Amino acid sequence: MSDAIRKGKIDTLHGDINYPAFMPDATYGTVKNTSFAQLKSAGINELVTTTLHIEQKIGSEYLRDYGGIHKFTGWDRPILTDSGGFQVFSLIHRRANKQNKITDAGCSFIDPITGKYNFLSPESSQIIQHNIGSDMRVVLDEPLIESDSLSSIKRSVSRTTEWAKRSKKAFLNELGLSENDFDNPDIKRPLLVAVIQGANNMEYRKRSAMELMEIGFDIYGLGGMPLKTKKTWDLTDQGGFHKELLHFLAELIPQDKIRYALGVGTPDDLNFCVNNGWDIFDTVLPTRNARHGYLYVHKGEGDASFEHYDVLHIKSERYKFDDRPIDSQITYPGTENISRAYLRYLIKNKSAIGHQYATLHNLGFYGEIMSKLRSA
RNA sequence: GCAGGGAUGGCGGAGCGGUCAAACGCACCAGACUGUAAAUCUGGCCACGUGAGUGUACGGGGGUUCGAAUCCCUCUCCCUGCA
Repeated sequence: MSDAIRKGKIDTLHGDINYPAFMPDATYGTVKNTSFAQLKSAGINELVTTTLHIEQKIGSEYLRDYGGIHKFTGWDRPILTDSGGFQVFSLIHRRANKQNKITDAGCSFIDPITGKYNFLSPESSQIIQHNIGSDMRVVLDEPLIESDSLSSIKRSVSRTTEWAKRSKKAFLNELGLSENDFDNPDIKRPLLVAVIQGANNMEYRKRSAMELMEIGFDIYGLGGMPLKTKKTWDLTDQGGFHKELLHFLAELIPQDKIRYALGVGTPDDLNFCVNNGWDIFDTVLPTRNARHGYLYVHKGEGDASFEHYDVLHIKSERYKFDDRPIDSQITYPGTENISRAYLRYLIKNKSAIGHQYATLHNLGFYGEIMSKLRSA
């Protein structure tokens, strides 16, 4: 049992990450509606961005020629790039299109905006991430949904392992390094993340983890995310399987390796995961939900209650005449003197500044959670 | 004054004899969202009822018809041509 919260530093090319840490998703190279200065004020020190979105909107070769994403954006702290695997997966499950498919070679898909055919392989994903110039890079993997069959799980796990091998090779190749260089602590390089698959199947999760550890990576991620189910990570009311799985997997990963729960999670999820040995996280919840008027507040402050927090549906009529601050127990930087009634009006009218206040609030809340966990 | 056109639910706007409590938008109400292709999506939105359903409704009044928001007459108001 590893009940103690793990704490430490991840040494990256752009400074340390003090974990446990939450990294917001800056999908298009920006955390929507916020400035970097505001992010830092909210206690955010590292970002996640995605290869496919960056490739489409900015262009990885352009970024390479420009001097990398840090120079381009001015963000001088750690950046993690996701492989694009989840985006393709999401695209395939959300938008039926005969040309959207995954084979051993890689992922084929139609860009929903340009309508153009695209192909993403483990190698091309690494090349794009290298051109972007990120500090942490993720191998291309094949996520599944909860309802996928055992044969799909088998295929996903073996394909993810094969792709991880190819990814590592491409990763080293781009850096001009050899296999042996990977484990040489004197060589400073970006960190490489492998993603464990296996859906809800313990046996295959373990197999996936073991196969990936055999190859050797810096960070091991929890992948998969059953998209189609509710309350995904806390399934105590449906058998309690995921908590068990998260605990089980954290135990499997070596102590000196970083554990990254991709796409996790709610404040309760973060508390649970950190207390069970997971180190770093990213999710769109605080930013997307902010735009939708779903605010995270301290217990007793909202209209819906969860284990460690409340939720305040700011668009609700119940806040029309509420002149109190968003959360009476704390005000996060950038949201001073904003009443619930005013924020309600702003969000209902899709105001950009309203989105900003709400985003700063939610990120402040997430920042506070992680800060407390780090000092617990 | 003459000749046309029009008045539909909070607003805009379909419908032009039955399948209309009335398309679609907006506004409004509620909810969802977990490696963001989501500033999105889902449901509700005349009244009463949990519900099946019942009752009122398409400017006012009166007709025709088994049956009208839809056809006819008339009144009120609005817009467009001509004087």
